Amino acid sequence: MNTFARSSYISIKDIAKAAGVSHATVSRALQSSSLVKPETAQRIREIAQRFGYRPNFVGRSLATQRTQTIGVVVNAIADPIVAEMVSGVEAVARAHDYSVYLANCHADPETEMRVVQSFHERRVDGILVAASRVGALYEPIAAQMRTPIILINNQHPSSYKYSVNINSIPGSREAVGHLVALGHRDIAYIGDRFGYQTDLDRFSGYRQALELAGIAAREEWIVHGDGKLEGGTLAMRKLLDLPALPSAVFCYNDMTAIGALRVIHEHSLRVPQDISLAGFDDLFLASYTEPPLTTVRQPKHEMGRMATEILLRILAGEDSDARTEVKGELIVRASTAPPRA
Amino acid sequence: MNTFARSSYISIKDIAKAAGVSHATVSRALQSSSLVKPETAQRIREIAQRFGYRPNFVGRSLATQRTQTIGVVVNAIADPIVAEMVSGVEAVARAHDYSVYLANCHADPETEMRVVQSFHERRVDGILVAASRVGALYEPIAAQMRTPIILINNQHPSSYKYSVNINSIPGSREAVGHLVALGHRDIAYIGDRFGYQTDLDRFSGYRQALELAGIAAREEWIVHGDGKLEGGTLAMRKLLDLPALPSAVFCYNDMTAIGALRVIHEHSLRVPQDISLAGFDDLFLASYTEPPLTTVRQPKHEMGRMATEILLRILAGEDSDARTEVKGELIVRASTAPPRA
DNA sequence: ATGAAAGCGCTAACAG
DNA sequence: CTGTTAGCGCTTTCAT
Repeated sequence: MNTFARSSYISIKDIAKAAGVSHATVSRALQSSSLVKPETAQRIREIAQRFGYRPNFVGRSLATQRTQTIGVVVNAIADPIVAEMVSGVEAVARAHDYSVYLANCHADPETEMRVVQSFHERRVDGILVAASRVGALYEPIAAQMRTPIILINNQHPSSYKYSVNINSIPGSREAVGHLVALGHRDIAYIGDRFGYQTDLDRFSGYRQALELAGIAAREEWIVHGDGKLEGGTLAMRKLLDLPALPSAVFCYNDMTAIGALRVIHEHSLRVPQDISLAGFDDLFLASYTEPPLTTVRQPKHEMGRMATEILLRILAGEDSDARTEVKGELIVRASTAPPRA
Repeated sequence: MNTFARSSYISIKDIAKAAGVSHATVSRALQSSSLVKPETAQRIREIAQRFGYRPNFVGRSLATQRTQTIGVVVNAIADPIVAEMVSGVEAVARAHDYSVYLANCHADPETEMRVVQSFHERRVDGILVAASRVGALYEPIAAQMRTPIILINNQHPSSYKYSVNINSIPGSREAVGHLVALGHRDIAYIGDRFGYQTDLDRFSGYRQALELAGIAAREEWIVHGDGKLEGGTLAMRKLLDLPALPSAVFCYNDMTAIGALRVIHEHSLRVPQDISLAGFDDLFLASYTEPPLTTVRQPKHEMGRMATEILLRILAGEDSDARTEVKGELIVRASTAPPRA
């Protein structure tokens, strides 16, 4: 046994007794209700203070049917994009006196739904899911739980009522357009795994940019990594094994690009002199690679913030579809340059 | 108004009525208590299933005086070290059916304590604080709240009963010893801000290694950043402005080292040919800098895991001081080499 | 094996 | 302005 055994804490009843009032009056006084005589309220507050009273939110939650809590489910807590988003979520949540539950689902749709269920059992007021693999399938679930669910970067090919997504198409079109403008015509794409929505979008932007420039896409220059550094290295190796090398590579994301960069260096090729390289996301990291990476900035923190604000608005009783879309901003750095003549 | 208005959910009473039993029996059946006839239990579970019953943890928490929740307070969610630790925490928490609250305190001791208070009001079963600025001052607080608090990398110069800390001294001594072994005698140190415990320890390891080698420390080669990349750049600039340059630099952490690396490159100096560089932490990133960084590995994920296990053990009623200490492991990569002759 | 009843800490409707 | 009462959903004696 240790010193943390549960015994009962001081409750409003205790301070009611001490103040010679009913516990209801104490409750009112502590909520600064105008229904209680200022002097009484003051006295009660002093006693509470003296007793070291700390309200019990569990009791309150049971009475009010609200927990002032939101649940956030993510694919990988340590992923820098995710961490930034969560940071945005936490900031606005705390500013509004909400606490946030954080849980990992490892990109597994079943786990994702299990976590959502567990949040519901804890009666969170609302749920945020980043990079959901479930998407619009949540609509009936959310309705049944009577708990709003907001998606951030929905990865399921479905349009969900409440979501904050980055529209990657213009961003990647712009990035590839930038390569074209530099004079590149041999541009490869390293994607994520098949089927994820953002990968499809970024690939689509890539194709649009090529089409716009009247360049035919070449099958062998479209390869796939896994969205992580390792996948980028593997994919880039595949590219470098080809008889005909591209002069530029647009990557699904910065992590992929960093992996590719490494492999390019291993082959004693230089960026951007031999190969231009562009990514997507603008990780903190991207400005500190050698050379700094041209990329498309994804407003991670803001997206977390926005999603939380939408949720709070819904909880406040407003109802409006909120399919918010943000765009990426092209950031040109030193990893892209005109191709060699 | 929207569709998420609260009305009441199905409770054990509803299913009790439907099953023609008391709600106590339902409660028992749902907990698979042996006190209820198997057939009855089965029938109840089926009805619950059919009704789509979801237990309400708020009610349960009020009755059991436990929330199966732990609170985690960190300095910066998006800090890669923090994110890794939280990831370790979440993994073991979830494996034991605990949920985790995550909150940011921005390295401010007052906010840190406010968050701890707010966790207590929500009656979390236990609290984890990473890089606490409050340290042993929690002892009375935790006792009064009757809620265990575990510290991870306590930054307050005090020894706290329950903590998981990295002992940075041997690690940094080894890192600097490695530089000495390579033949360096002119070794600088870029620290964090003054007064943080880990900085003091790492500096101490640096000094010990120099002493061991009979090298006198030089004041002007001891400079301070802020633990972040920017601080590393500023500090390194200061170093490069000196009339006599060190041949090696040991940095408080990897982020500082990455900042330093950048400035060294800006000055057209090469690592490790002109200057050797070592960091601390072994961020994911550290193996992907140019050149890959020699550093001391901090077992971030494990530390989160260990702290949570200690907490769970305390919650299970065991009591034992648990000042766990982990050590860093020197990882030699390409950023360190013998000095030029 | 089951039910009745009390209680966890709080809010809120109602009565005065 | 304040007290009484009921109730939020659940667990847990105590009877039977």
